[in-house]
Amino acid sequence: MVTIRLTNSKTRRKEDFRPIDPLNVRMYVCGPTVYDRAHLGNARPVIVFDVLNRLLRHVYGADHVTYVRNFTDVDDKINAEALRRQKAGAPGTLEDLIHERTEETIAWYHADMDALGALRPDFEPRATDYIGQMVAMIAGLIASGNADEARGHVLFRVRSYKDYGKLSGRSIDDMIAGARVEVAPFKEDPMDFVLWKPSSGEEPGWDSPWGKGRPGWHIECSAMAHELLGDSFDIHGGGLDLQFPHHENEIAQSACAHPHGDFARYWLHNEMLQVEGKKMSKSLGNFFTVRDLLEQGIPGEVIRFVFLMTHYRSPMDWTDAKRKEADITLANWHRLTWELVPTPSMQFSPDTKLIEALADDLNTHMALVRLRALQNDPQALLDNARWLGFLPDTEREKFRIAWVKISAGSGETPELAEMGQRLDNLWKQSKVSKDFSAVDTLKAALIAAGVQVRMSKSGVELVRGPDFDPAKLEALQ
RNA sequence: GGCGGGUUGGCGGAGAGGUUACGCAGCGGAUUGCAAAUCCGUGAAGAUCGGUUCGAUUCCGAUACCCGCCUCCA
Repeated sequence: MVTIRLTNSKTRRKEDFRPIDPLNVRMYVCGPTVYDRAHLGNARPVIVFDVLNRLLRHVYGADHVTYVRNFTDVDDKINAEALRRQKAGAPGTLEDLIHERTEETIAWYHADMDALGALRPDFEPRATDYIGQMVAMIAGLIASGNADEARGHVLFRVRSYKDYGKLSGRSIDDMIAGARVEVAPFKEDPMDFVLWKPSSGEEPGWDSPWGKGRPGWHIECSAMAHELLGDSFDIHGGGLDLQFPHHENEIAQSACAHPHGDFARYWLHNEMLQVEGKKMSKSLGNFFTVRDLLEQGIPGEVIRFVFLMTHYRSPMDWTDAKRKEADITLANWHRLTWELVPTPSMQFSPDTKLIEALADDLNTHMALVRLRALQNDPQALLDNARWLGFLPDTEREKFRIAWVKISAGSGETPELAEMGQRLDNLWKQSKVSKDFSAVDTLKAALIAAGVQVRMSKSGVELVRGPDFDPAKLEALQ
C-alpha cells in the first residue's frame, strides 16, 4: 500500500500518514460562511482537500473514508441580510429569512464547487443543526472549569489549557504583547474567546442555560467534528488564515471537552491566494468570485488546473497568463482524447507515478507533469485526468461541439462549421489556381477571432482557442 | 511591535548535497503553398553576504525584499 506523506502543521514536519482506523479514515475541513458567493480564495481549500479526498479514497477505498466539510450559517452578515429583507417587507420570521438566505447561498456554493470538479464531501453539516451539541459541549466546559459565564457570555479561559498556542507557535504572552485588539470589558483574560453570546431581539437566538443567544464561531466546528467523527480523527484541514485563532481555539475546546481523545492528529493548512501578485481584496478592486470567472467563460477545470499548478503550501498567484497556459494544455488534452471512451472506474486504476506524486504531500504540480507525460497514451491521459477531476463529461461535450474537423464532418457550432467549410472550399480552389491570398485573408481573420486554424492533409480543423471571441467571428459572416 | 512562510532561467514552477526537472515563450531543423499542430534538437537559473563540506541552488546563520496571521476573511 502506498504511504501518504503529509506536512503536519502540528509538528511542522512531513510525516507518514497512519490512520487511526484504515477502515474509516476521517477528515474534517472548515467550510464557508454562507453569506454570499464564494470568492476565488474560497476555492483553494476546496480543491486542495478534494485532491486529498480522492487520494485517500484510492488508497483506503472509497467506502473507508469520511470527509466532512461544514457550512457556517450563524453569522452577523447573514443576520444583517435577513434583517434587511424583513424590513423590506419579506414575509416570515427572521429565522425563516436566515434559512432562506443560507439555502440560496449553499446552492450557489454547490454549483460553483461542482464546476471546479470537486466531489461533494460525505457530510456537509450546517451549524444551526448542531446547536444542541454545542450547548452540551459548552456546559461541559463550564463544569470542568475551562469556561465561565459572565453577563450572558460564556468565555473559554485560555489559561486553563496548557498547550494553548502550540499549533500556531505562539505564547499567550506574546499574543497579548502584540495584540491590537480592544479587550471586551467582560473578559477575564484578553485572549479568552466567546463560546456563547447573547442575542438581541433582532438577532436569531436559541435557548440555552445562559439565556437566548448564539454560539461563537469556534465551538461550531468542534461540536460538528465531534458529533460526526468522534473524539479522535485523522485530518483537520483549512486555510492558513484559520490556523490562529480558529484552529487553536478548536483544539483548546475539544481537548478540554474530550480529554481522552486527540481531536485531530494531522493538521493541514493551505497557503493563501493572491491575484496578479497582490492580496485579493475589495479595496484593491481585484476581488472576484468563482462565479465571475465561470461567467467570463473560463471553464471550471481551467481554474482547477491553475490551482493545482502550485503546491498547496505555497502562496498561489492567480494570473491571466496562467489561466491561458492551463487553457491551452486542457484544450490539447481534449483534442487528444475527445474520441475515446473513458474506462469505467471499476476497471481503472490510476497511474502509479501519479499516485506517488500526490502521496508525497500532495505534489499536484508533479502530478500535472505526470499527466503531460501521458500525452503519448491518450487513453491513459483521459482516464487519469478524469480521475483527478479534469476532462469531465460537460467539458468534453463543449469541446466536441466547438471543434470543427471538416474531413470528419463533425462540429456542431454552426458558425464555426460554416467557416471551416468556407475555408476548406477556398483552399481547394487555391490549390488549383495557386493563388492563396483569399485563404490567407480568411485564416488571418479567424485567428484574430481567437480560433485556432489547422490545415493538414486530413483537412481543415478549427478549434476555439483561449482568446476566442464570438463577436469577431460573427462579424465575418 | 510579536509570530510564521517565501525569494529558482524571459515567464510559471518542482525535485534532489555532486547526475536533464517540466511547461510556456525563444532559437535551429523536419513538415507546410504560408502557417498551425506534431516530431527532433538547443541556449538560459537558483535574492545578497558569510559558514559547514572534497563539493551547495539544495544544510546553517545574517541582511534585503515580498507575503500572511495577530481584527469570527479559505
